[in-house]
Amino acid sequence: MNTKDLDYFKTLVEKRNYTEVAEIFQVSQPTITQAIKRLEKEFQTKLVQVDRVHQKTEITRTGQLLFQKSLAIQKNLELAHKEIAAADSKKIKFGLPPIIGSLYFPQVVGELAKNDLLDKLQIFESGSNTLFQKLSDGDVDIAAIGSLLPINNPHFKVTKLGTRPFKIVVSTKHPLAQANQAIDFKDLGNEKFIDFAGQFIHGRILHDYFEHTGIQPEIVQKTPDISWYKSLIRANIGIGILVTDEVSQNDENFTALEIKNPIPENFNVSIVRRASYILKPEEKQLIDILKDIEIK
Amino acid sequence: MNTKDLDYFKTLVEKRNYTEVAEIFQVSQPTITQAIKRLEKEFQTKLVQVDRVHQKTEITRTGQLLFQKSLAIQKNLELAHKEIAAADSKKIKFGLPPIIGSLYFPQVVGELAKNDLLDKLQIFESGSNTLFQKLSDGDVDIAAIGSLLPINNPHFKVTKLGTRPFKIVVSTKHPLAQANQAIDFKDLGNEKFIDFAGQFIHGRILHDYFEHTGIQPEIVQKTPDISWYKSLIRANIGIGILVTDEVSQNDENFTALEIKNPIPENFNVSIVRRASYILKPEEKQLIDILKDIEIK
DNA sequence: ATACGTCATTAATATTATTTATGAGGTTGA
DNA sequence: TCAACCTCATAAATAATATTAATGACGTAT
Repeated sequence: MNTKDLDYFKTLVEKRNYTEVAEIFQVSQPTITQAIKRLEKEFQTKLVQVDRVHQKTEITRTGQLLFQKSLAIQKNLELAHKEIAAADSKKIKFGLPPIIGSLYFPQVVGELAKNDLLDKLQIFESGSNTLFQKLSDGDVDIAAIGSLLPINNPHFKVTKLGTRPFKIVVSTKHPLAQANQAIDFKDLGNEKFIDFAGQFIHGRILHDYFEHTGIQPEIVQKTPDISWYKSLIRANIGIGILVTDEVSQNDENFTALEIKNPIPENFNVSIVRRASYILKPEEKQLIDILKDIEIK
Repeated sequence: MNTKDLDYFKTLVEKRNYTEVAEIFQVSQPTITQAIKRLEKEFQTKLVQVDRVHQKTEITRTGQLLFQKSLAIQKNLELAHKEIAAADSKKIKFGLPPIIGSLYFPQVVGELAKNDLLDKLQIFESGSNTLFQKLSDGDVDIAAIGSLLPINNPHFKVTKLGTRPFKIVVSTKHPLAQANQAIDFKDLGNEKFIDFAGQFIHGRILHDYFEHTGIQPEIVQKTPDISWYKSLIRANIGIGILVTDEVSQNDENFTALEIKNPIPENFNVSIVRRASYILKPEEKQLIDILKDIEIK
């Protein structure tokens, strides 16, 4: 079967006009008619139903089924072309969410530079959802992903880097900092909280905690930026949650408190790639280095 | 591009021998040589490297990339054939895990029979993992799935039916049945538990509870069958967890107790189908009926 | 009625895939 | 070392397939 026939068919489904499709592909109109006939013979079914009376071209259910498959096949061919075209390049198309970039990357920059990988990295900064899209489309080949749940999708290969618990963070001036012991989240109903704006995983987690403990504390501020968030906590405007590493050890204005009875949602950091992708040597090296960061 | 070339290539990658591939497809050997050359020209890359000295045929990295895509394309074509071949049949290939079958189906059988759907159902009983595989392969077209987490995979369309909490179940003879009030899981450290054998979601949940409360109670029995499980509880051999509906209202030997501070993992029941599948009218009707069951 | 738009049909032609025949490169074993 | 053998490549001939040109059928619009 010729994929060109699928191309014709796909465009016919979209345009519903044989003549127009022929013009688009710069071929004669009977070419399209014959291509559809070939497909109908191959699949032993009627794909297209021309209704002259109502002047419309209908796609049968089997036609719609084949259309869906044509899309997938085209996407695969496109991916093959993209991947093969980029095969000689030493560049690594790497997706990196800003949070992970600022959290974990400082730790590895040295090692990456030592292995001559730093200038090969072509970094695409986006949120996790966008990165999954970019992975699917072949716009990035490897991505670091922060997720609440372990990623479980046979179309992706996942290398787990580590899991970090969320902690309550308070200013050192805050009463809770004095006690400095594990905290039951449900005892925080009367505290003032700083919330996260935008697509932050942190925000989801914070609200999951609210929901599962049934408390409804006051939200005094909302910010889309982690460093703002920290500043607000330091200034004791309110309290919040962060992943351990986001609180640097020697920051005297901060106290991070463990949560008693934590919900089973942690911040999972993983390296994700398409299951159908074959790594370049440089990419293997990169993943090996990332795997070796001990996430403390 | 002709998909036959991809077939030849795929088999060549597997067999690493042009002559053998030619024999398999009952064509002459140069046919295979030319097919590979066509692909190499199309993708502007060397796909296969014949090493006469070491007597082996190597597949380049770009060859491996194309191989992966060939697999996916073949799978799509196969799916198209399967779906289209089954298009005229009124049968609904429906996947149903035994637990869900026994839990929710009694409620809808009447409605299904009324709409003449019951005899159209071709039921495949398997666990969720197997069902996902069968969905991918086109062996079933629609499946009911019980999962702890909402299903989030762009290759599937999901219709959520409902979410059920897990409860502690004890025999009426058990002391906890007397109190008959919500229970904190971490207070159950000294109880005897019945565990689940096999792939039951229930088993995972039970152990998640153990882990998140930090208790390590005694496991007195392990069973792969829900009705055995119930019998053991009724006989007061130990206590366990079940989804609400699994405990029939009028069963006097049972008490179901709510869990205080539940973990955010519920038993989610969903109807799942391939994203690329187009429903038959009967299938649409089935889903509409299932959606309307109010899961109490 | 006539002109026009859209698709189907058919035979002729162009393109593409396959085969036949042969050669090149290498191994194996007497 | 040389003949026999295996495997793949090359080239020209042939077979198979896709495309076109020419035309007709069916319906709408004016």
